[in-house]
Amino acid sequence: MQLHNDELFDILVGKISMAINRAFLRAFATEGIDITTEQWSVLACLWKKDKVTQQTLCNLTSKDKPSMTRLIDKLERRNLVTRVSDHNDRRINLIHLTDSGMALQKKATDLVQKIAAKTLNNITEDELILSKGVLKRIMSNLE
Amino acid sequence: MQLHNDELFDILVGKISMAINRAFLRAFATEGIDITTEQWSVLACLWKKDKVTQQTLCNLTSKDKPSMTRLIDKLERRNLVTRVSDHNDRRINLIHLTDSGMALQKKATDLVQKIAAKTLNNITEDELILSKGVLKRIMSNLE
DNA sequence: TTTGCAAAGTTGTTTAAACAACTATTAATA
DNA sequence: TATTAATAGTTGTTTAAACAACTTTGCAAA
Repeated sequence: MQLHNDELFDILVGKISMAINRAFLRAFATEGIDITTEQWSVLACLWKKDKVTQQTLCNLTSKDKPSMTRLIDKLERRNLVTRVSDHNDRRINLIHLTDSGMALQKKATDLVQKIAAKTLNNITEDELILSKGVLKRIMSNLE
Repeated sequence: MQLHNDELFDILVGKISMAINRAFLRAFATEGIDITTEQWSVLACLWKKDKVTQQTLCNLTSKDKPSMTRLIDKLERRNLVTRVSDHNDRRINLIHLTDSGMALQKKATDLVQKIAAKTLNNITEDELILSKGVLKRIMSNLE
């Protein structure tokens, strides 16, 4: 298939994700939630399943290990998570949510749902499913 | 609309654009084309329409002015473009492609088409059109 | 005219991402 | 068992992005 114009391409190259990123940063800031989008993406994993390795978080968020190390450094400094070394395998850090980390969940999740609702407002379920399938195929074609 | 799972979201938050970006960097490198994806995005604009202002390039690529200044610094150092100040309005730099800049067009464009073809390989025209529409609506919802 | 405002670019600073090189620990294999 | 390979995580370095503050030039209204 030949690309007839560059619109889709432009979008994929980063415009959408940058726009979403900006929207999130702004929304978090105005709601007094003092975390970045990347920090949120890690917390969101932990809210679903706590006490996982850094490598697991790398896989879930598609970030590399150095990035994850530094992200968790920041979350630890903000007292939202702690590193707990595993007894059986001392190479491993299990990342635990702190009470403050857990306390953020509802407020942040509600806000994210609100933004998602606004973003997807005029898009039907069918369109969403189809687009999701297309994006997944694009992803796997790139690997 | 409620987000039932996070897949679409994960993708939009940056995975796809990062994967595409990596694919391009790798492909450019292996073909001996020594430019980054961002540099390519500016050159692609100029190949379509040469001698435009930096601000125009900002709008076309959704980058801010400082980023564009530095991008053009790099392209100028690589001798791919030159800044030519406008006679009528001395605030303006018109960005001109050099001969080397023009010479890159065919090789780079062919390569990009090749990657695009691979990426969109198993996606139909209809699916692509629909997805593009969805992404455009998402973009405008975010503004 | 002049005062002020808007537009085009630049510079400085902080923060994130990519990539390579490294340490420590565990698993595999010869 | 001894050696090697693989895994988990960290550190260092280079490069890009975001945001604010600034300079220069042009435009418009008082």
